[in-house]
Amino acid sequence: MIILDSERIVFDLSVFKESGREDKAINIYDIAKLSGVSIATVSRVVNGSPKVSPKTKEKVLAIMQEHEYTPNVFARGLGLDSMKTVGIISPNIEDHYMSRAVAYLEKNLHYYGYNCILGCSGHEQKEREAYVKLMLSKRIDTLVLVGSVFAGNGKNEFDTDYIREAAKTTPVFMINGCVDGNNIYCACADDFHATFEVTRRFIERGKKRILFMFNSDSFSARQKMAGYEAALSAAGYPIRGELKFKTRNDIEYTRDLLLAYKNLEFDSVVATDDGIAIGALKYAKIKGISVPEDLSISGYNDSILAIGCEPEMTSVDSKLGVLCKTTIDHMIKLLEKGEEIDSYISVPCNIVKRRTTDF
Amino acid sequence: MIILDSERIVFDLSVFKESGREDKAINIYDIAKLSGVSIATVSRVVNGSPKVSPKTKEKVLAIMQEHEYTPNVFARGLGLDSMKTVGIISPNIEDHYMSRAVAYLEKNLHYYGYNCILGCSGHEQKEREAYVKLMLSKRIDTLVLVGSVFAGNGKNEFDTDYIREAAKTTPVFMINGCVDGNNIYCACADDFHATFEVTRRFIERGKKRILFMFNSDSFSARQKMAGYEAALSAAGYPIRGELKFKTRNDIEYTRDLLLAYKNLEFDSVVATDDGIAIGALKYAKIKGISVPEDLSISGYNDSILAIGCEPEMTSVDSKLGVLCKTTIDHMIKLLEKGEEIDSYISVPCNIVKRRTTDF
DNA sequence: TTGAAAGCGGTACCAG
DNA sequence: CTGGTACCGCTTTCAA
Repeated sequence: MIILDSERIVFDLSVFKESGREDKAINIYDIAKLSGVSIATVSRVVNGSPKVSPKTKEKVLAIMQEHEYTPNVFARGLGLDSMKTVGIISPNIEDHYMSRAVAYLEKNLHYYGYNCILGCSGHEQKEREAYVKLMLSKRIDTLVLVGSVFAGNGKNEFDTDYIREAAKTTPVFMINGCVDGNNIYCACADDFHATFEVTRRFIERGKKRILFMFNSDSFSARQKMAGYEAALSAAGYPIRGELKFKTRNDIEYTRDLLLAYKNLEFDSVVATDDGIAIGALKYAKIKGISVPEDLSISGYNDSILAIGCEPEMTSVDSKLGVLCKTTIDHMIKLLEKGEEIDSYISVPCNIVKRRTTDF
Repeated sequence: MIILDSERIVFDLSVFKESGREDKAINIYDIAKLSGVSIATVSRVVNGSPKVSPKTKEKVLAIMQEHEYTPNVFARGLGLDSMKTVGIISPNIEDHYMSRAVAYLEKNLHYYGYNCILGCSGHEQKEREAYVKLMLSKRIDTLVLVGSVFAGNGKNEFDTDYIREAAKTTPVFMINGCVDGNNIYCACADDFHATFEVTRRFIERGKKRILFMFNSDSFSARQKMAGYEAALSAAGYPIRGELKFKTRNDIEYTRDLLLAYKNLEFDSVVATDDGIAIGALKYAKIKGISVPEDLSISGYNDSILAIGCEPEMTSVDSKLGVLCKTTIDHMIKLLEKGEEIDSYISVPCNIVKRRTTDF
């Protein structure tokens, strides 16, 4: 069966349909022919242009519905140089914080008619750079970087050059990371004050040796450490290097690391993630230390883990939902209304008190 | 500044570049002109066609690299009717099982050069159907449905018609769900045998009243219940309706539901998800029941929760990684080599023994 | 209010 | 091995 383009045999599509192959989807030319108008008019109807007579509009709409016409997104993308798509990159979506972020982002983007293409970049700088490049080559409308590792480790400024480079082409939004540059927009939880407050409360309750447990040099981790140090200083406490404890966000790894240390004394733990905090909790369990009496522990991100453990974990709710929603709202303002938006937003956190602390 | 297409002023692109706007990306025509060949040849080089002389190839390649040329994906998509994209839909990516699945899928797809567009459909039938339609309209190469809710609740066969409908257009792959139909390919954990085995072990240890706790009527939940029942029957035990306990995959909800029941006696719990199992664990803690001596509990999916709780939870590892990898391998076979592939694969599970059971 | 036609940036077939 | 060119399906000016 041959279909000449000059004489499209439209109704024969049914033949394909019934054969279950549906080789060629119906296109704008078909709709135009069936409606007895030009493709320009069909296009106007599809895009809700006001300059179409109600009568024509109705007719075309009816034909479109009857044939379940869907415009070809590629052709549209080619013409408009956009497919209403945003790229989301996170180091690892298995992490509960990241997956929650992606869930929020997707939900809000979907609401605004965008779809999201997802990338898990891993934790290597090289991989991150490669993934960002890849995303840009997909001609996404916007790039969202989830997780504060994207903001570099604070040591080498050039580590974030690739983000500034990307921003030359495409607006970049960062969730919980801060990078300075044109066309880069950041939304961060106020980790400094949250950690300051947690530490302050420990001090208030008479804790003397507060262990700060962290797992990366990310932007967020640096804010948290600064908050911890500031609270110590405010109380006139010394900042002891041995009480800054680097580990992984892994329960068993953290537990074993603590068990391995012989002469580390501490009466409380400020952790930068729940997994770490629970590692400390497991350590206490094994050593027979009672929580929160002899060891108080505070986690971060208020994940499901904080409720699953025993006793349940006091944790900082970093207001991820707010962060994500705000980000998307700003994105829409920028993309669709061309409005100016803030390049940095800070969202206050909330301490969720449970039973591993006595405040 | 005007650029006429008949006489493109290629080098003037640098003007744009330095102004930081980069209005028009370099295209195949530019590369062709710069290399002194036709666009057909450039296209051949881009696509690694063998019929290009090494000399020409080298020259074109050099120009492409120098100008960081990237083919326009939309134009390519339009011509090939494919953008090497797969759509992934899951009800809720906040769920740890789902996010792990997406992580595995993305990783493998990325390896094969596909990118994935993600959708979180929620738990309503209507939303699922709408989301599937939306995805299809994006002209994805394949659709992946993650989670056994997509396989319907087993009561109404028509609930899965939309999947068969989708499969007429696009191959559909299901992770841990089973739907019969042409062009639909399913990979499932062998939940029947895993649950059979867990139940059998409880029986072997003398448990008499084994509570089966589940949270949905999904395909997977039905397999698990069947395994539970089969094990009871095999041991000559009666199947008691009151020991089939429906809840949510929510720790606190499950805990409170158990606390509310007055006359429910049980000496062991077979749960279809870790969150449920931990709800039972919390219940035991509050009631002062010792685990595993007086109450044995077994979870499912071997999530991070199983390690975070106290005591740590015996859980079924449903081999999600294997499921996902196999699915992608099959997908590639089908898409790129046109090979026939199995429409159903079953992957055996593994029971990870920890301290909430005495087997 | 409508239609004709020029792109958008590739791919792939057909000649040479 | 290479070039010319007809699509792919839609958007958007420009005329009518």
